[in-house]
Amino acid sequence: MGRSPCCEKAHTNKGAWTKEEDQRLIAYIRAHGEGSWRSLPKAAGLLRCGKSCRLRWMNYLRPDLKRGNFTGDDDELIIKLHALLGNKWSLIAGQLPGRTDNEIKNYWNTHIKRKLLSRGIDPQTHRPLSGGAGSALTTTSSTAGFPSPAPASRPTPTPPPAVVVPPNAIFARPAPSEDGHSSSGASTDAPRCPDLNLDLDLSVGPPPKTPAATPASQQRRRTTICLCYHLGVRGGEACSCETASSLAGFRFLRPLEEGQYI
DNA sequence: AATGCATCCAACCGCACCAGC
DNA sequence: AGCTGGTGCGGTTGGATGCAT
Repeated sequence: MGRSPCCEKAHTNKGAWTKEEDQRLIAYIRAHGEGSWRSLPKAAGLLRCGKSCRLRWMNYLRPDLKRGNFTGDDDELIIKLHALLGNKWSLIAGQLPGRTDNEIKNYWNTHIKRKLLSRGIDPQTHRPLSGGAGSALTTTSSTAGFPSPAPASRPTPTPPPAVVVPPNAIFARPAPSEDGHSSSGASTDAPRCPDLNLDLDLSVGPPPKTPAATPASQQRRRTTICLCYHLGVRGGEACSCETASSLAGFRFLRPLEEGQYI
């Protein structure tokens, strides 16, 4: 059907941002807040595409961003979350306050992939590489070959992750930095849980049989999970995830007994 | 010191989803 | 119900930088 381009490419700058552009963008967002990205460049006097402005802000200029210095714990958390979620970088980023999906994606591709390969683990499936039996990863998968949480709308050249995320689950975010900035991950207003000392040694079963589980497209925006229950904090004062139960469909993960299916 | 290669990461691109009309 | 605009996401690219020879 041919959509109109997001901006007039003939009159937009591309490539690296200058300090002046950054300052203009920061000043504008401070004054007017985020949003209206399409009209923002003009209003802010920037010769940039709105998408470009959004990306620059989200990935680089936001005041609540940490940069660099991934710790070993961060690595392990990312690995576990990736085993759980697949390439859902925005969801993974939602569990790492101050990190962006782009940063995590880059870090995954440049560091963690290699790390896993050196352990003899397939970075996409989180299973031992062919023939290798040893695995340092503790993620347990009770079944093999069940559908990926990745959207079906995109061809996924790689095998599915070993863990299925139920749709409609609420992914509670840990508290970001104290400044209260609303980081703009995919699970924007999800309730918060305390810093997660994640034990994602999840037992998993086949995907839920609920009808809502089928359209992968629906998962794209709404796949959110409360991990608090599994961590033993759900329902406690640290977790307010039940408030999310009023939202469309609330599921939370709980440990399954061996052989038990959702 | 110069060159080539490898790695990293910011930014771009295309697609999908959602809301409003 | 269908169309369109706005937004967000994931994959990919290309320039910058670091390292080895």
